[in-house]
Amino acid sequence: MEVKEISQATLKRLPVYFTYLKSLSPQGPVHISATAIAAALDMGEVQVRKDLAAVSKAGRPKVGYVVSDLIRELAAFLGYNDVADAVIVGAGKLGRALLDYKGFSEYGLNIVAGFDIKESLEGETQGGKAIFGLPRFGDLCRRLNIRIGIITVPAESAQSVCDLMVENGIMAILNFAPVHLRVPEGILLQNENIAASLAALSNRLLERMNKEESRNEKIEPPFSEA
Amino acid sequence: MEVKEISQATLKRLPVYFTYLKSLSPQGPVHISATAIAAALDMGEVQVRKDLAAVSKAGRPKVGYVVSDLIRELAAFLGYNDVADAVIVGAGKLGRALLDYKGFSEYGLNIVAGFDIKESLEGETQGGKAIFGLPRFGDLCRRLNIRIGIITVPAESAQSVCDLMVENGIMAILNFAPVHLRVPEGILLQNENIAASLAALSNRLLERMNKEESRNEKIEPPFSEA
DNA sequence: TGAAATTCGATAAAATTTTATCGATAAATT
DNA sequence: AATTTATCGATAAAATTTTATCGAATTTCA
Repeated sequence: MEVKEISQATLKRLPVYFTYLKSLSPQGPVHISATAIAAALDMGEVQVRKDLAAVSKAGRPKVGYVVSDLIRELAAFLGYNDVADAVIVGAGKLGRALLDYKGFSEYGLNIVAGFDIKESLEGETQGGKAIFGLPRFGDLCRRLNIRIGIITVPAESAQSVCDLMVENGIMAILNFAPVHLRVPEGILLQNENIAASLAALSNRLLERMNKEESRNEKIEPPFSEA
Repeated sequence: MEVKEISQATLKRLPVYFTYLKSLSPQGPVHISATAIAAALDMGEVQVRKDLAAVSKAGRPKVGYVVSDLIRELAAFLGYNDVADAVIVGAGKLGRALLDYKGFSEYGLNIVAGFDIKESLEGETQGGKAIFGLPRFGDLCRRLNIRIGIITVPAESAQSVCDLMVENGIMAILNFAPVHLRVPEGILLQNENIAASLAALSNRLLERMNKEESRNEKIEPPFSEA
């Protein structure tokens, strides 16, 4: 076995490098160093180098990496080349926004269709993606061999939608509902709680503001005991 | 200083406990143990206990924690009690979905208004949230003392929107555009790349399928050399 | 051609995070 | 009342992740 374990943390950063490298002008320099990437992305250069070592062998001292090669290697490694199909259950505002989002193709993803329990939503989105009633879910997934499901229903119905997905061969689930879903062993689950992310940000902000306040107090006590 | 350092990792898990505890029926048991929470959330019980220790001192052996107390303590710690205002720039589908999303209030967040460069979008969302033209951004943020900004514009304009936010007193930014934004020191930035998240999931799935495939090959080689 | 400047890749050290262990405590049971 | 059981909180060990260090490679410049 010469398969090196690639860390979860690295895996999360690779798409960042990919996006950054893609944003560089094709007219720009052919090479780029880990040092330069690190500077642009506000990271440590050693970390960048280590991360890139996981996907590329082509770094040359003093020169760096060939940008286009790196992009290619990252895309290959991350599976952005072979297209994977996915479906969305929950055609509310978020669901429809994702259905019509164009950016997925950059990452080798193709949202096939949406489903919703509300019959009034059946039809298609502004962008032309089909929305079906939930009864057709199983049939369509099985026929097209869909393996990836996105849940954008309210918390109350998320677990039953999740179960439905699992029953119909979905192997990986991206869940936007703010609940912890129970899945059988072997099913991949990733949670994406937007409200919680935002709250965490707000939280960090508050903390920082408190810290600075108390620091100011220390420097200039209103009525010190001296 | 008796301020214990609270780890970044713990901070990310606290909202999960909060959401789970809130989902429990008020008619249910008064107490809950770290063991039970861990089982429900598929985590290690020691980790749960350690995380909870950061916000609560009230765990009793053999009994556990008082559910309602825990919820209260978590909410207080995470700042869900005092409401923070936020604005969104980019009133496309995602932006409008977030504007109308009801779930933020659970987390002490209030989305005040949306902004967009496209005049045709001015007016209000289905849910009744106002959408203004970008020129009014600075004025409104300063008058209402907004500190949190959400970016849902395309990658190309994200940096300039980010700059605009910083100029007008925004201290924390949640960025949905797939670009790395440069912010001055002291500004909090959190990136949320939905496409990349999904791709990561798809990636893990592929990897697992490959692994299983190769395992099967090992167990039953098509034409072994034996 | 030789010296200086960059940068890589690898290894080692430091920091962080997760997991295990164990005595103490409180309730339930005998 | 004593014993058993479940659970906490703390401490220690293990694992993971980040950061630092350093020799070797490669280009640039004198």
